[in-house]
Amino acid sequence: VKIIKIKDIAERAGVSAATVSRVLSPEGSARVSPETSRKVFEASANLGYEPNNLPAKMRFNRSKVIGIVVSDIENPFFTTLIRACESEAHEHGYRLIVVNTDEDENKELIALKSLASERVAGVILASIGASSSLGLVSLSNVGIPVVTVDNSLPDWDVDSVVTNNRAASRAATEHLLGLGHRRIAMITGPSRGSSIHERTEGFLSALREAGIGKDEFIIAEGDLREESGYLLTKGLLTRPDRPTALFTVNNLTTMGVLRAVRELEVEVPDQLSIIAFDDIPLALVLEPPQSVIAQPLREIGAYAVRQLVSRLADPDAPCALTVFDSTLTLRGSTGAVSDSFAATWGE
Amino acid sequence: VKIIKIKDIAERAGVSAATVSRVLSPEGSARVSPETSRKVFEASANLGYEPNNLPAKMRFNRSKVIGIVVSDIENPFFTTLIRACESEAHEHGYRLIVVNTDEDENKELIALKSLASERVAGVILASIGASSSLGLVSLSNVGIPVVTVDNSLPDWDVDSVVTNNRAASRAATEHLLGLGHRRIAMITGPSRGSSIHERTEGFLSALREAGIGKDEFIIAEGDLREESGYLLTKGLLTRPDRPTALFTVNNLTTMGVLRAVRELEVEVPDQLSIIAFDDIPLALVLEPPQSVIAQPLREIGAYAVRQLVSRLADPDAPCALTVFDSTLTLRGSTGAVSDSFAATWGE
DNA sequence: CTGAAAGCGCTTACAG
DNA sequence: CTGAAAGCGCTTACAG
Repeated sequence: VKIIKIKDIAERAGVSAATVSRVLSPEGSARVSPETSRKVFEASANLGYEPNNLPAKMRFNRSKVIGIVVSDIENPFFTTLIRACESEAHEHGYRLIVVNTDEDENKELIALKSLASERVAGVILASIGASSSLGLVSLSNVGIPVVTVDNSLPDWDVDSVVTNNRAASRAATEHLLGLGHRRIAMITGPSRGSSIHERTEGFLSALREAGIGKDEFIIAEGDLREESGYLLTKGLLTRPDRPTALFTVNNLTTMGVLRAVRELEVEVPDQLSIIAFDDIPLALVLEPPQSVIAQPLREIGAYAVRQLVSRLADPDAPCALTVFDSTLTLRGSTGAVSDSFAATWGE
Repeated sequence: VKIIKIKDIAERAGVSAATVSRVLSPEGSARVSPETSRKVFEASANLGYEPNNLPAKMRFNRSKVIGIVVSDIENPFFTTLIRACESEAHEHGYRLIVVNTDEDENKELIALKSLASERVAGVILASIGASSSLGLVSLSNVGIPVVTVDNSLPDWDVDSVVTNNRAASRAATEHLLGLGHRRIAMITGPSRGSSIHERTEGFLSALREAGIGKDEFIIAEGDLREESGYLLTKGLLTRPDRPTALFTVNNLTTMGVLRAVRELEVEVPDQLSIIAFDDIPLALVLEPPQSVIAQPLREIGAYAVRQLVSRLADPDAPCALTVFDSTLTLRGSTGAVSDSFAATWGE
């Protein structure tokens, strides 16, 4: 294939390359005679010209592309976020490209370094891994601003958009306590970022205030994935001092929990109350519908993009930490603790 | 921020830019003395150099980036596909960038033109919209190969990876017929691409062979989204001649169907059998577990990437259409037609 | 309104 | 083993 260049159009139209460039520039045929414009457009269409971004990008070191880095493209949490970001980016004239790190440190570093070497306009970072800091250095070396979502990064000079994890976890835990539960288990995960850590803290502080002792509640740490929720639940529900209520730290964990609960034929909420952080697909179709703490993902994504756009406009503004509120959405998977359950269950 | 260039490193290390480039090139410090290499690496690290891809990309018109275009990033079908592609691309040394068109014609055109103007190595197209053809012209103008997945594009010079939609639909329909159902409804969608069309055809041909008349079955055409599945199901299940079995054409439609069925408190499979094209999240947790036709998405994605890589290696090979088989996975949402149901239901 | 020329930051034959 | 120079394909001051 012969790829058509501006020079080819210039020859065909009998004008200079500069003129072709002017005609084809997005600002429209500024300062070019209508007749010349016409000839250029015609030649361009006839030859099948396709503009090449690269040279301009190189000269001006600025492209209208925002990169978003997620750790698991299959996770509905991230896809909802991506969609919100994409839509807002489109409004502002930016394209969004998504990079999946698959929870792989190495891929995350490659992703961030590539975005740096590609000189994108900005990055939304929704994945905090062990190699994030190295990648952040790369981005900062070339002056690309970063907005983190989901987790804040206090030691770094970046903007962050998060939710009030601690308060939401407290509220969910207090809801369980209010129903009479005392033996409550939380399935949590590694606190690599701030958000998981805060959720666990919210849980613990609610229990502490209610005077629940360390030997009464259970903290089970998984890896935030479906399988880990499944396995930990199997373990929790088959131990003699099984909990009467479960608090799950994220959506994939919840999905695994539900699979285990179904397999063990545990009745929800009669034998077990479940409250989950993050909404899940088909929550309303489940029996019973799953109660959740729902984060306002669309707003978070849209806000993160706006934050990035402002940052681009004013690189020297102080860093912002924006906190949204989550909503406790009760749908039926939690209920009063049942005395008979403790006696009958497990036989 | 002062962005460090090769020239800066050269000055600091007391060598030429060419030498710096040689040291920093991925091939390793070929033909450079160890001492010089050391000095260059040191200067590079001290100054915080971040390589710039753009010039090389421009000169050689070839980047190690594959773009994948999907119409709905929130759809688990696409995210599973993306993950498979990403993983295979990584194996071959390519990065994958995802572009979401949000089922918007305009965004699809922008997406394809941008990938063209960015000169990516190849494109995997999982979204067939009204403006696909214009975008395909752009890609072809600059010699970027395209592999379509999910739909074939017989009129275009592209490779395609699809599944045997017709046969799978036939098998699902025959399964329902075998259970005694005759009044079967299919909720289908617009046949913009080949796959939806073929699924509908498979359904129809099975019915035809079974001697089911045109006045017995029902075809309801939605738009493949959750809400349309929901609304159409509400309509179908409240009409006097309601079907005893439902065949849904894709995953989002199924999710809407299930929501409607739950709301109407219809018993599955006693009052209604449901078989779905595409697997859905939490299928095993539903009551009853949802029976589906599962496409081998991981294999399809991996194969599509391999196809693209071969195409890049041999641009003149004839176009290939690769067909994978889907699997009918029965889990409990279909059952024998119940005579009592017809009498009692609806009162 | 139009053209000639410089420049974006690399890489790589071409010399030495 | 190393350097000077050309070139990738545009855009945009600078002249005219």
